[in-house]
Amino acid sequence: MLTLKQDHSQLVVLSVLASGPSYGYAISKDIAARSDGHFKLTPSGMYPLLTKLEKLGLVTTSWEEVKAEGADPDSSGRRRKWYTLSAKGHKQLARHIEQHRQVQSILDGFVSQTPDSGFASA
Amino acid sequence: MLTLKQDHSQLVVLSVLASGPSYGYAISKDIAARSDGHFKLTPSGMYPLLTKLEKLGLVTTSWEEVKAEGADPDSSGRRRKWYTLSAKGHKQLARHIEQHRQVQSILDGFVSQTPDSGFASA
DNA sequence: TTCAGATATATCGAAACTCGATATATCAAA
DNA sequence: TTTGATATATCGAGTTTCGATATATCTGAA
Repeated sequence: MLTLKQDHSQLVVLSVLASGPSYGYAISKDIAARSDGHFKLTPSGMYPLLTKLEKLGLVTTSWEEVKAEGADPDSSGRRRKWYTLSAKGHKQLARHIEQHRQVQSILDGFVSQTPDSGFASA
Repeated sequence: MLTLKQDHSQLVVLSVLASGPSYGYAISKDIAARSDGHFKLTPSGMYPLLTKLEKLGLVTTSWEEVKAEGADPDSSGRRRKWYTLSAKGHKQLARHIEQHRQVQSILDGFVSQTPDSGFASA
């Protein structure tokens, strides 16, 4: 199980939201599912990050009242906060992916020059 | 120009040291050269990291007195601190590389599922 | 000779990040 | 009724970040 750094978390969350609006809990489940359980984004990592994305204008938000079947329409019910990728968020995601590829490519260069990296001796 | 996160910095520095002992300034130049100037590790990132690697036992160190030609043999001269990858460091590097590959592979999975990531629409 | 730029190591400190623990509350099913 | 899943969110001690700063030597050109 790998815990995500915020940089990676941001890429992953934006990436999930690129498929459509979602909310915190669903996003965290989605990440676990899409990574075969290898990545985990816990509440304490998730919510500050979502708040930050909102502040940066990368996502827009709205609340949904989730009522139980046959529940009192006036009761408070469970609240669900939806996050939608903004145009700015889409651009940022594209930049993020591009940068990710760049870092990966350069890092691979280092690793491939590394003795015992698996390229030379495996 | 991309500034390295400590996680990446550690991988890169260990990777450089896998080719042989080196010292802070040379390592930073090496990183810039090997990455075509794309990566930068500044003194404030480099030295705390090297200290940490030493504390963790991943590198061993020794001082060299660099005397100028014809300098007073008793003068202090410039000091150069050499870092050598330890056996533990080699193992850590291998683990680091393996983990890096794992993260990249899973991250790539996310990115490839991302609309407008370049896979679907480029 | 003098001065700028490269070599070389290192800390400071404000801000940001990390992440397990904690808090609160609803819903669904046994 | 009570356990586990759903759902959002903060706290806080510790760690990381990174531009700025400090110190000192060496080299080469004007």
